[in-house]
Amino acid sequence: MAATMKDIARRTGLGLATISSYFNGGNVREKNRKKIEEAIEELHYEVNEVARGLKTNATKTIGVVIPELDMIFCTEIIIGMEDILRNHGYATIVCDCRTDKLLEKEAVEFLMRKRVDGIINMPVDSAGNHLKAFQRTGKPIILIDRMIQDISCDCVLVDNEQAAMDAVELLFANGHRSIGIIGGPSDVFTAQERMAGYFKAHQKHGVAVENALIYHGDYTIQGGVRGIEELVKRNPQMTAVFVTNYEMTMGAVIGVNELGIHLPDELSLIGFDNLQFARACNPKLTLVSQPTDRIAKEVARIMLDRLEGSRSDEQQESGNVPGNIRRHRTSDGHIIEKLQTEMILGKSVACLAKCMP
Amino acid sequence: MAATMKDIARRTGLGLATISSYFNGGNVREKNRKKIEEAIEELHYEVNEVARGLKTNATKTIGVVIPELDMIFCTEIIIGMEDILRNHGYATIVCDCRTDKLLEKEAVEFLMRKRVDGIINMPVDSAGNHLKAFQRTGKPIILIDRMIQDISCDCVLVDNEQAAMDAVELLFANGHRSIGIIGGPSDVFTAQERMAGYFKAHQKHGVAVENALIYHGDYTIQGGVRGIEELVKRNPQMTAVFVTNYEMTMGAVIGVNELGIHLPDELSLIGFDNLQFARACNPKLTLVSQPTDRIAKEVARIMLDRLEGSRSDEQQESGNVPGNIRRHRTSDGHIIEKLQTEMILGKSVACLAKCMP
DNA sequence: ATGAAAGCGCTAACAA
DNA sequence: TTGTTAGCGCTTTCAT
Repeated sequence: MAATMKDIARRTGLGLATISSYFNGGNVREKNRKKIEEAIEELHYEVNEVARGLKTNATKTIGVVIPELDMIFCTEIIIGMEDILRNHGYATIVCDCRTDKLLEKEAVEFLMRKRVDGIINMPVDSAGNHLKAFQRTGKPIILIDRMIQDISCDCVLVDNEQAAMDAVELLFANGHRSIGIIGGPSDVFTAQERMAGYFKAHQKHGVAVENALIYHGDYTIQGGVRGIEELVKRNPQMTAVFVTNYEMTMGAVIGVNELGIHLPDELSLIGFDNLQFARACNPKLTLVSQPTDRIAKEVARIMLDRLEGSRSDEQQESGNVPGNIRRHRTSDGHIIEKLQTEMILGKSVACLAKCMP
Repeated sequence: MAATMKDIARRTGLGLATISSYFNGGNVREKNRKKIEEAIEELHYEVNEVARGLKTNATKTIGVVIPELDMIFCTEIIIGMEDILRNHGYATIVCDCRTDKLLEKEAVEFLMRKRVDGIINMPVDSAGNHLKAFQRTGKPIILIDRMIQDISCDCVLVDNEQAAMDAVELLFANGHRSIGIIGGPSDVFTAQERMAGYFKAHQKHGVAVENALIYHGDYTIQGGVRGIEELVKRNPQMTAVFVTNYEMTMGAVIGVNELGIHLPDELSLIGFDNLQFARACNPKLTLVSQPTDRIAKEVARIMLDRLEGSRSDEQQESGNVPGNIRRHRTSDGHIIEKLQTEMILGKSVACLAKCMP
């Protein structure tokens, strides 16, 4: 059906090796080069990467396993990575495992059968069992957003504790003392870190944490709605709420609207991610912004480094670490990067006492 | 490195054909079956789909080419499709072409080299030049959302004209006569259709369309912001605006907030897509909702039908067409499906005159 | 039911 | 520089 190198060989009278050489940057006489190019044109030849992959044991394909494709944090990272990887000839197979450990394991097995060259994973199973088999292949794994104790590999993380501290301290600075939090599932790495930041900020300001002010959501919109409803019901004295991911932030805004609560005079709110959504809220939301674009870049770069080693044209960059990224290497040579978040100021935080402008 | 069928053959003392037979549902003696399964277990064997793909000329991989992965309409469809396709053993390679015709063409070429079994495309190039080469392979193409004159293939569309008519007529019914529209790029199929619906509704109600009420956006958030700013500036008498996709709807809401316009008493608004966002708006947005989930299902089903023919277990379903889907076949056997949208009522439309409740 | 062998389209080692 | 050939891991006749 489709033309093969053999067809080109026949048409040009050249040998297979010459054609292969042409495609792989070898030396081919100018005259033959022309002939080959003509044949390619006429036969509509396209390299068969499947055959090439079988031979070279490299499919030029990266598997990405994430909890939910419609969590904006995931979507944004995938957009960035896919772009870079494809520009380097790599395809990306994205598997959405619906926040299900079993599906996550199946996704990795699926990708193993597809013989992907590497896996990028924002893990659901914090024990990492799903990755053990792939790790045996010796191919690179990069973890996003969540570390796993038992899996030694490269990681790109966000400084979640600091992020939460920034948010809660901003509330303290504005005179708030009774601050609710809509946290994530307690078995999720980032949720633990963000919760830790909430506690740390309280400790620093000598304010005791009340249990009633803590709600554990599930990182979904509906979870955010329920969270705000619960917190408001349980805490009449509460003056502010910090929501710890985008989906729940949207849910909290929905809840606030449906409860008829007016921001910020009746309640202050700090959300997470998605600048545009914050702008669309009235009043504009104050929030913690994660550098998804940067995460995507870092992950893609590390993956390409692992795959192409010194061949990668970005190798030089590896040296220049921007100030907002902390990079270090584990004893077994893996890279751990931690990126900083940023507070984006809106109008959703009320100033209760004499406070900074 | 990784175990192969040969390894299993050696370990079990069986021939290659028997092992292959085992994997492909052939008859294998119970005793040998056991032996094979033991060997698989011990060797951590996983089928090499690359080799299989080379032999069978089918990669069990579908390419998806879309304008922007972060257009929620695209994201939602991809989530639905990927799920179904993976459950049938197919991987999905998504290529985001950034609404760029050249990148779109490159994406298709990239997928051709990867020898995908089929392509699903929401086209940017309305001339369809990017698909010509792939079409020659005889492999299936399914177009989403936008038809292309020159490319005869299966299409899953939305009744955009009706969608726009529904929205504009709702405004008429509420007494509005000066209705602005933030449309899409005039070379995009859906944008043309939605604009046509706007005109048709005006015609039906005997209201002349004013040029100043029409703004052509670019389907981005920023485009929506600019759109609402422009329309408000140009039309002091305008009482309502219809926005024709989600991103611009969010933009319009941002613009309305930043201009300090109060919904719905100062201006009525009807948006597009994303129910959750509508709920998060205050007042809750009235909007046109597209059946993305259903689109995803239809596209995946048609693709699997084309690929597996009568082997597909869904074949029976092909007969039962839900009432809100109009299906027909072109003379050359291609399927054209058109799905209906739904109006979701919020509180963003003011009733100006005596009107229906 | 099982085995032997050819071949999918490519790369790479070797020879010329 | 170019041609010949083996083989990547699998499926698939064709024998047995």
